[in-house]
Amino acid sequence: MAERNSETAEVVTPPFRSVAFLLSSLGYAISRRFHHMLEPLDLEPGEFALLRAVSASDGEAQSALAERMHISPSWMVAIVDELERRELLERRPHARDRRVRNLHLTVGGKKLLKQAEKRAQQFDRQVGDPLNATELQQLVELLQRVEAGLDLQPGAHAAMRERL
Amino acid sequence: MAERNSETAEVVTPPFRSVAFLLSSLGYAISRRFHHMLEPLDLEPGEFALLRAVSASDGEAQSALAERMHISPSWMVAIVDELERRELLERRPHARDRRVRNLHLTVGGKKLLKQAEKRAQQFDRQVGDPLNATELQQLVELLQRVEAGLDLQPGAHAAMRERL
DNA sequence: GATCAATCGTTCGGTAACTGAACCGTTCGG
DNA sequence: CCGAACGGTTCAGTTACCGAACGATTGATC
Repeated sequence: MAERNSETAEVVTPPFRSVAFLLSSLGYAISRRFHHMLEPLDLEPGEFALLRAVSASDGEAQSALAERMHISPSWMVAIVDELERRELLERRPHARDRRVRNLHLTVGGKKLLKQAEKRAQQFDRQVGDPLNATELQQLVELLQRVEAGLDLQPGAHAAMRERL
Repeated sequence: MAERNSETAEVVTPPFRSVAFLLSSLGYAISRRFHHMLEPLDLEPGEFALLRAVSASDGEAQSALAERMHISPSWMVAIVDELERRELLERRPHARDRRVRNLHLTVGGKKLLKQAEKRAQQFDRQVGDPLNATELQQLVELLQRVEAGLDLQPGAHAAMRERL
């Protein structure tokens, strides 16, 4: 039984039409597209997040930033290395503590960040495009309640907190 | 400037409160939790998906299944290897074509699948818990429209189609 | 002022979850 | 019967990280 099923039968695993599945799948797709959106600027999503974080509090120490972004110090080193190599930000020695490096955006970094933010906004509008303003607001509200139900406090991307 | 910001100032990168970000983050968290839900059964989400797929069309060839699930043949081998090792499914030789392996669930595989599906359902209810029935339906509808807007046809998880 | 624990940033080896190219045995079309 | 194509497998490589160990430096304590 079930031997000749190839040409017409349309045997498709009945997909989970569950909220969880939908959210997971859609979230994945969106992350992927977002990544793709940033590619022309040669920025990884994580690098974008870092530029934003540095921009938000210029001159912060590397370690403090790593903690705020919930990424490991060693990974932080790697990202900062790369961004510094491309002269988007720089490590400056702390005046009194020779162990710490303070991070500052360069002019180029600020420029690139602006471009990236513009693209991110466009992307966001594109995602919300199938819905009108009311629906969009409703969606956000519903999502926030689901988020709260999972004890995810809003803030950084879950990928950066949820190392469970 | 911006040197003393550590103790009170609550310097937090203004988070994207965009739909895209919300969906991406929430989707990630949900995937993670789902993964976590399956851990007691010692099943990866991909393995679960495979068991479901095999169950839906028993005796299908490995290659056909790989295509339907949008995973590479070599990765399919790895998953099947593992599941066969644990005697959850078996490869049987095709009657007329000695290249082909047909996949069948074992009794143990069917049992485990049932348990996993039960857990998945529980999980789904948990995710939707903050919303009432009407809201849940509304959420699903909105999500489906966003999904359609991104040209994602519903079906397998986006992780398995979106190798862009 | 000498010692010692802690801290900052870095290096390095490792891991999870895959992919792609190359391969073998088999089958099929001409 | 021969060559192309196919199913399944192997293997080396990639991506995106983490954790342990380390050196330099600091601050706390005697």
